[in-house]
Amino acid sequence: MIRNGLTAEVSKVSKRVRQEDIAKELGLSINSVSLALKNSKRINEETRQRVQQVAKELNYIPNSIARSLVEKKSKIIGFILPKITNPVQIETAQLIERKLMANGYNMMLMTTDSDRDYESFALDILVSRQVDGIFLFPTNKQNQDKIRSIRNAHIPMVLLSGGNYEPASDSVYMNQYKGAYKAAAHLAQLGHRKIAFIHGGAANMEKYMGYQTALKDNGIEFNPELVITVDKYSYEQGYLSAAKLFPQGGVTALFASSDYLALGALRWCREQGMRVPEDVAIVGFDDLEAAQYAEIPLTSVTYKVEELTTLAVELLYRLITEQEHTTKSKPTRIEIEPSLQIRSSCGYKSQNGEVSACKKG
Amino acid sequence: MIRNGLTAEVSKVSKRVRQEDIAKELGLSINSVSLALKNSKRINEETRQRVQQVAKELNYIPNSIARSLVEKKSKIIGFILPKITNPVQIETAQLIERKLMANGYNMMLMTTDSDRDYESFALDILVSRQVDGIFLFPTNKQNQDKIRSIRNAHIPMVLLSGGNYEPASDSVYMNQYKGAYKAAAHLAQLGHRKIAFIHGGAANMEKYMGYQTALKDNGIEFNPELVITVDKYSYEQGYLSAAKLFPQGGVTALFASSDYLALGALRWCREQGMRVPEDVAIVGFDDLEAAQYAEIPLTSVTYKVEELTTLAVELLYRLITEQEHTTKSKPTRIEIEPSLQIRSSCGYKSQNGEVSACKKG
DNA sequence: TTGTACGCGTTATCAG
DNA sequence: CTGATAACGCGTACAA
Repeated sequence: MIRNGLTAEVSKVSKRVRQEDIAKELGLSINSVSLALKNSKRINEETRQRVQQVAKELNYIPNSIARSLVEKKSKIIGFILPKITNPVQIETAQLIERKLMANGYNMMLMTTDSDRDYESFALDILVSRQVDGIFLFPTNKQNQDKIRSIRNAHIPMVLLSGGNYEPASDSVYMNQYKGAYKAAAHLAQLGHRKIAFIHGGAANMEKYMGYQTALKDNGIEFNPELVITVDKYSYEQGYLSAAKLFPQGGVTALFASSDYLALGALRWCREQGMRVPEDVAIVGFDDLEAAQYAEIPLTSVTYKVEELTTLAVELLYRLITEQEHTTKSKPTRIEIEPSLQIRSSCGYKSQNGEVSACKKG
Repeated sequence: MIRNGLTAEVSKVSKRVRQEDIAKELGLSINSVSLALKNSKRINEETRQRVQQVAKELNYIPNSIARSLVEKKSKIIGFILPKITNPVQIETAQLIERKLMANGYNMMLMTTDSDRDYESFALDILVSRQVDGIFLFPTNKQNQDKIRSIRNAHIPMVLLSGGNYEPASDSVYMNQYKGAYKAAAHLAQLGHRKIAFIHGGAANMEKYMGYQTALKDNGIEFNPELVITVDKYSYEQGYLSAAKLFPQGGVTALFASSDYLALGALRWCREQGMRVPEDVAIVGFDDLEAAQYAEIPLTSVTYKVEELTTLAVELLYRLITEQEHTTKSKPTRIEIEPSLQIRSSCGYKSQNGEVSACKKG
C-alpha cells in the first residue's frame, strides 16, 4: 500500500520500525531492503534510493541486537577498572573509547571497587553479553584462573597492568616497578637516607618492589616503619599518612604511589611550617595536572597515556582479527617505560655534585 | 550420549556452549534446559539439578544478546557525557553505574567531546543498541529536537542538566544558576566590587546568569571585561586567565566555574606574590577534594552527588516501568540546590559586619 | 513434568 | 536483480 506519505498505522503506533515495515511500505521483500540499506551493488540503484528514502521518512533505526545475534559479534568492548576515581585510568578509558568509537565499537564500562569477586562477576557479564573484546585493569588479587579461562575461550582481552611476573593474558602496561625505582633512586641520589613510602596496598606491589630495590641499590636499609598503606588514593589519606610519618622524626623524603597522596602529604607538611624541598622532598606518581600546579610543583613519575592506549587498542584489534590461532602462543607483553618529571618538590643536584634546596640525610 | 564426563567434542572445540549443548548432553529438550536454568517449578527437582550441574561443568554462559532479542529489553543503560575529565560528572557516572549494576543493568559509556553532532550520533547508537534507558549530560548546544524525538519514541531518558528553561525531557539536576548566584553574591557581600568570572562558554550559561544577577542584586554594574571564556576546565586555563585578568588592575575577587580553573588562577596569584584572600578572593565550583587541600583552601559551590544520582536512577526506573502512559505528560524536573562551602580563600565577614582578610573594593 | 513449534529482527545462501 | 528460506540462541504458549 503505497501512498504519497506513509502508512498511517506505522506513523501512529510508536513500535520501533523494522526492515519489514519499510518492505511492506514499498511492496518489497525484507531482504531486498536489507541489501539496499547496506548499499549492496546487487540491488537496483533506483530501488536502493527508494528504500533509503522511506527508511529515513519512517525513521528506521537498525536493531543491532538482532544483527549481533546473526553476525556473532556485538561490536562492544568491555572495559573493567577498579574505581573511577583514578584519573589516569579514567583518562585511559576515555582515550580508548574514542579510538573504539572511530571503528564502530562501543564501550561497556564496569567497575569492581577493587573487589576480586566483583571483577570475576564483571568478566562473566561481559562474556554473557558477547563482547568482542575486553580491557581490564586488574584488581589487587588477580583472578588468574578466570583470566586464563577467558583467554582459553578465545575472547580477546588486554590487561592494562603487568610487571615483573608473567601475566596470564596479553598486556600493555606501564612498568610501575621502574617508575618507582626511578623515583626512590632519585631521592636517594639526592642524599636522602630516610625515604618514606605511601602506597595503596596489594595493587601497588610493583611500586613497592621498585622502591625497595632502589633503596638497596643505594645502600639504604629498608625500614618497614617508613611505609604506610592506605586504602584510597586521596588527598586525605596522604594528609593523614604524613601526620603519622613525620612526627616520629628523621624522615627527609617521601615517595607516594599517587599524586593525590603526595599532594595531601604536601599540604600537611606546609601546614606544619615545613619547607619543601628544604626540609622534606616529595615525589608523586602519575603526573596529574594538579602536580604541576601545586603549591610546590611536584616531581612525579610520568608516562605517555596516549601511547599506551594506542598500543593497547592495536593489540586488541590484532587479537580480534587473529582470534583462532593466537590461542596457544604465549601472551604478548608490551611495556611502556615511565620517566621522572622533575619539578621543585625534591630539590636538585647541580653539575658539580652539590645538592641544593635539599637537606642531606 | 551420556558419559561420566563430558562429550569430547564439546570440551575440545571452544565454540560457546549453548542450551542446546547441555540438552544434548542429557538427552533433554532445549526448553527443559531453559526452564531448569531459571529454576522453574514446572521442572522436576532432580532434572533441574542435573541440568544446572552439567551447565556448570560445561561452563555454560547464557547469551544475553539472544535473550535481549526475544525479551525486547537489553538491560543496558546508555550514559552520555561530554568529557571524562570532569571529575564530578565522572563521579556521577560511577555512582550510577553501581546502582544500575545492583539491578542487573550495565552501562554503555559514550563521550561527545562537547560536540553537538557527536552527541546526536551517540544517541542514535544507543537507540540502535536498544538500550532500556539513557542518562545524558547534554553538551552546550542542545540537541532539542533529537532529545524530543527520543522522548517521543518512548525511550526513557533522564537529562542531568537543566536550569531556568523548560527541559525537553525529564531531568534531574543541580541548579547551577543558584550556585553561581550564591558564589557571586557572597563575594559581593564581602565588599568586593570588581568580581571577575571565568567560565567554560555555552555550557556555563546558567552560571553566567547567576553571576550577573548576583551582581545586579548587589548594585554592581556588570563589566564584560571581567569575564573570560575558556574552552577547557583545566589548571592551565585558570592560570592563563588570571594572567590576563589581574594585570589590568582593580580586580579583587574571582569566581571560576570550576575548581580547576580557580586553582590554576590561585597558583598564578601566588606566584605573583599576591595574598589570598587579602589581595584577592577566590571561589570555585564543584568542591573537589583538591579544593579542600589547596594551598589556600578554596571556597567552592557544592552539592550532594550521591543524592542526585539516587534521584536520577529512581526517575529512570520509573520511566522504564511506566513507559507507555508517561509520554504525553510534561517532563519531570527534579532540582538539587547547591550550597556554598566556605573556606579561607575568600575571607569572611564577622558577626559585627567587619570583613577580615579581605580587601574591600 | 517435558517436548514441539514459533517468534524476536537481521543477515546469508541459494534459487528464480 | 530480487524473493523465499534458513539460520542465530533463547523464551514462551501450547500440546502431549
